[in-house]
Amino acid sequence: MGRVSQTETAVLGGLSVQPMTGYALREAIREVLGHFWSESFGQIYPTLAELERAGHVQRLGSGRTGASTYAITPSGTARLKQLLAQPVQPVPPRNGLMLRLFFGRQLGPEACRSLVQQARIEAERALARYRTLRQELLQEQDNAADRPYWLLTVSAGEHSAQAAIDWADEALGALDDLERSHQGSPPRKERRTG
Amino acid sequence: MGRVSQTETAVLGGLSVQPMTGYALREAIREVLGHFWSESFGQIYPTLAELERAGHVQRLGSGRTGASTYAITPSGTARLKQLLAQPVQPVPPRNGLMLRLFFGRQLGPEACRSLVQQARIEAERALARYRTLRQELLQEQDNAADRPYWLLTVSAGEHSAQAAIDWADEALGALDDLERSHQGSPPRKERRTG
DNA sequence: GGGCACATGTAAGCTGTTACATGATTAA
DNA sequence: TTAATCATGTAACAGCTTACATGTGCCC
Repeated sequence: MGRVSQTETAVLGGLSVQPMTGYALREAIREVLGHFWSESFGQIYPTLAELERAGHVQRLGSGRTGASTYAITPSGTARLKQLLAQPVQPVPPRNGLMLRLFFGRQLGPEACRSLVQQARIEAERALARYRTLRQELLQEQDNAADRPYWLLTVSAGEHSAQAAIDWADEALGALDDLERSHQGSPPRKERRTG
Repeated sequence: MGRVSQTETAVLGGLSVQPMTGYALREAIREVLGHFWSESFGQIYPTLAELERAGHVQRLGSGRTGASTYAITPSGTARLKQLLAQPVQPVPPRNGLMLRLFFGRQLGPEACRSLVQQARIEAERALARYRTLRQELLQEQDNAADRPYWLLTVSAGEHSAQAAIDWADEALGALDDLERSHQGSPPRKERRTG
């Protein structure tokens, strides 16, 4: 089974928007889907070759040198629809920040604080990126058919980033309380045994 | 380099809370960290063996049969602190739902709608789970030192789940508009070219 | 003529899942 | 005695990243 998993979907999907080289495909995924998806060259090129063999994509005239632009074929579009209709396979979660905070007792409140602070900064950055992206999408003229779907994902990013910011602020407050109770007089009950 | 990545952190972290068998370790991770972290037996058992060889954990008297309970040693605690202090290594994102929605044009508004609906149901379920977890944590008596950190992660889950619900409602509205503009008279500006 | 962006492709290797093999204890 | 749960461990292999090898075209 040459099933190259979801990479096939991402590649066909990208080419369903417009013909591209493998390189451009990766750039496009990074720029527009970067917070939701990622592909490396090591996945993209073999997948393109496989798709070409299967007749799902087709090599257009080379741009300048060896650079070949791929376009999706009708059978590729059919395949894409098939792939998209398949159930979402959940990825086992691996959230390093939460793992560290969960065992934060070993790390102490100060270190946790800086972890949360860092997360907040990243969420702000992500939110700004989504806002820019939204503006860009609204200004482009030739994406009317795709646009509503793209905006759906941008909106998901905005909600998620905003939630991360709100959580971070709350968490920083909680950690402040903890720190204060560590050094000064504890605000309430605090017992250590063992 | 026998670096077994973050599994080592998760295992040592779990044992830092209380001694457990490998099986119980996995159950605990599933129940409490399930939305943020996951470990399979195929990772846990080899990691436990490695940690024992290194003296970071120690096998306590077997429970009934071959079941051996592991406890963290002082050197294990030191190792854990070291691991936790290391920078969070970001996992390349792979969000199957967003991938599908981004190429939603191929899928059509109805199919997207049911994807979002499903996501909403899962977010509701997650939110309910976090609420329960919070209550359970607050009712337990012997976790005073860990509790504030655990609540941080629960709170992150709540924020994130609530954001997913809010987004889903918004997205369902947008998809309704799309569907309406597909069949009946478009509610507002909507142009199709090509 | 040097550096950068564009471009392709392969190989090594890690991380982690799944499936399988095995068996004890407990409750119905 | 049968099924479910608790429990351990291994082997196969999927999926993906990283690094490397290689080369072109453009701009300063």
